[in-house]
Amino acid sequence: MARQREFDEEKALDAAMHVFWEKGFEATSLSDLTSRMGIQRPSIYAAFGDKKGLFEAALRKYTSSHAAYVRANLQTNSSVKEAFRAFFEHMVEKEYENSPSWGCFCINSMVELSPHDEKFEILTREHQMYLSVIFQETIERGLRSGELDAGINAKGLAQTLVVSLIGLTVIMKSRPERSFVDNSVKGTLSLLG
Amino acid sequence: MARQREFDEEKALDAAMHVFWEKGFEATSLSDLTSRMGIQRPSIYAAFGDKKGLFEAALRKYTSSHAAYVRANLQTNSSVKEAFRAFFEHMVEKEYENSPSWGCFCINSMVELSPHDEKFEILTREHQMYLSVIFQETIERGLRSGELDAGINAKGLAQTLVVSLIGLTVIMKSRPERSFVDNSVKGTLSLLG
DNA sequence: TAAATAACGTACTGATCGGTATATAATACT
DNA sequence: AGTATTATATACCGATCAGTACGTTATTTA
Repeated sequence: MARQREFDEEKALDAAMHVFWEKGFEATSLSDLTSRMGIQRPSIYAAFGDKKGLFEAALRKYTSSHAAYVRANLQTNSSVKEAFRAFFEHMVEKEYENSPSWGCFCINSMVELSPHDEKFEILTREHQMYLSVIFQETIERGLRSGELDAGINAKGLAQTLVVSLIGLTVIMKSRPERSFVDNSVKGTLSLLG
Repeated sequence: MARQREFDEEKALDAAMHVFWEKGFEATSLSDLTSRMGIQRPSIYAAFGDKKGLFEAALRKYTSSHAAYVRANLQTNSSVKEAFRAFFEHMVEKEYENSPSWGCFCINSMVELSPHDEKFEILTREHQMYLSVIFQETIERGLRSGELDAGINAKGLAQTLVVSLIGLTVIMKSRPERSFVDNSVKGTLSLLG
């Protein structure tokens, strides 16, 4: 019918995701977005609606790819304890090699927007719930194989691990001594027995 | 020499603290501040400097009173396990009776500002370090009394508990089912033996 | 090839941002 | 009482905000 899009919508959304991830919703301006996305203002509105719509699309892109990453990562190791250990330590390693640490886009959004916007309260909560299900299934795998003690409450432990994961991600934004985080990971993992 | 202040500086700072606590730094406007503090714009600049200076003063007020609260709260109970249990459960109870949950001003600031401003990276980190020292001293009290197993690493456990506290505070902003938080508190407290 | 359609870049909108100049009112010291 | 000094309130500053009107360019269909 008419002229076709010149920009790659996925690439533009990916760029927007990183801007919002780094700066948060309020601190990100439309000018930040246009320069990083490489497109003009009206193109954003045509493709994604308003600023909050673009933010939501970016956050959804983040949560779905993050959940897929976590699930895949925990499945690479046959030992459940080893899988969690590798997962947490890799996460810590990654954050410390970046300076500064941008943390987790979903957690950042939960802190900034959840108390003010029910849509993001739900969106961010559901991602954490999904992560806890992934953790729970991993723990249940360890229970079936006999690696984990049969007395373990899979659901409760999974929820405890998710809370620790959030705490770790958040505190690393203030760049504490590495030993602080390492000790905390060690303590958390000791819950697996 | 001259005219005296008409407003109570401490009350005004307290009001500013609550606005920043609820909305964060970026989302809070000078108009929000003047209306809640009950004073005019030039009075803010005369008493606290610019917006960031006021924010810093508010955050310092928060962290010092929060640290004092935590320290006092953990000392009220002779049993260390019971003290931590009461502390975490009271914290959860408080957050759930408020709607929405504004979380912890220091954690909110760590998430929003730490990666962008070294002053707040340091300020928020040091508060978490201070909390972990309070926790550690409490655990050491339990070790001395024999209530806690001598094999416990006080420092490491304190750091783990601080991370869980942060995670709990953050996730409650998304209002998960109460059982999620309760299970997580239970799992965390099990580290005390 | 002509008409229809949609994306593009430019330039603009009113509103609000953080911050301040200025004038007035009130207090303290001489 | 008179003067210096400081807090107050009003009204303003240029800059930037999110969002859009509009004229141009490109592409598809007829």
